[in-house]
Amino acid sequence: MQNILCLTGVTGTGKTDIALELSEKFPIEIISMDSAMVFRDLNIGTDTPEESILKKVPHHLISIITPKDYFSAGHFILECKKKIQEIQRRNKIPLIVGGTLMYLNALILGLANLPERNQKVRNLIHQLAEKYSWQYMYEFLCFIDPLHASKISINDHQRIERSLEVFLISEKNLSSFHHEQGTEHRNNFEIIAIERVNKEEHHKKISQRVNTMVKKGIVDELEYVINKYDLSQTDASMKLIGYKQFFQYLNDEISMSDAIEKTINSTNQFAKRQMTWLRKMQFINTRISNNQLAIQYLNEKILKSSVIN
RNA sequence: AGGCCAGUAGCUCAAUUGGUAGAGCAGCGGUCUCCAAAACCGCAGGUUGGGGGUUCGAGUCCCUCCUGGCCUG
Repeated sequence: MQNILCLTGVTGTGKTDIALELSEKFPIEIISMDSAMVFRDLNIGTDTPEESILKKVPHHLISIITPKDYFSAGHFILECKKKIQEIQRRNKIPLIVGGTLMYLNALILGLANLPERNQKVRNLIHQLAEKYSWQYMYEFLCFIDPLHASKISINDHQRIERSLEVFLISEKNLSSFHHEQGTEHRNNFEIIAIERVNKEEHHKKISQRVNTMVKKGIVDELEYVINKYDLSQTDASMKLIGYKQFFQYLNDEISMSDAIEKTINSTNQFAKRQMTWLRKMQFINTRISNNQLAIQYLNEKILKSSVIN
């Protein structure tokens, strides 16, 4: 298996454009590494490439589930590996593109062999939490897995829930799973990260993008999917940046200008969290802040690998 | 022009009978092993509009000026 190219980076830095430009020269197929683009019918707010582009260049893992469904890092690495093999079998070049860095982390460093999410168990945990309080659930976690409990906050209901879920399904605690780490793939990937150069400029770009989304009709799109799939604010897809805020707008909870402002803020905060990931990821091979240089770099990498072939 | 009300962190607002200021949001940093565009944690930020006075001590009381709003003419 030759090194798989992966293009990642902060939201709104032009990763997609770089990939498209490369696709004009090479037989590339793009594997999207994006936790939002997986949802069907959520296109404007997720910045999913337009239909014409998707037809021109093969894209994978885009619009593969409904906004009522769930996706996860586990699903991603499974599907991603499958797609890599398929694409290589066709003698095409797979290129992973996207900014969901937890997926990248899982792909490269591996996941422990944890039991999958189980809605019934989660519902049960929620019922118990409502009956006895989350503090009680946390105390229970301290009892079954003191090591993991010490690492998370008592307010972190999401992780308390997950830890208890794992325990209830497998009768083993998370810490013991973490002990048997998954397989690493550092040496099978060549990872290029696009970093933002100037924060102010990037913020400007983001606010422009949000305003464009409104003009393109994100609100209409949202109304459409809410009706089509009977969505509520608790569905994972409706917690996505933009959709969450405009859902509140449709519910008369906030004004239009507030929704726009909050969406911009959330996107900036998201970019910051991505930067935190990128700073920490030591397996990134190259960090580039100029898109032209990134294209050049990828060009060379692809040429080299095809010579070896 | 006169009267009334307000002016406290970037924004919205708190501060018991006068005891030298707190919170939410934004900002910044971080955590992350199957919701991650999620969830959570930490940090920083104010000569309380300016000036003067009373007082041991003023965001709080008095005077004055500035700014904004409302009312009357």
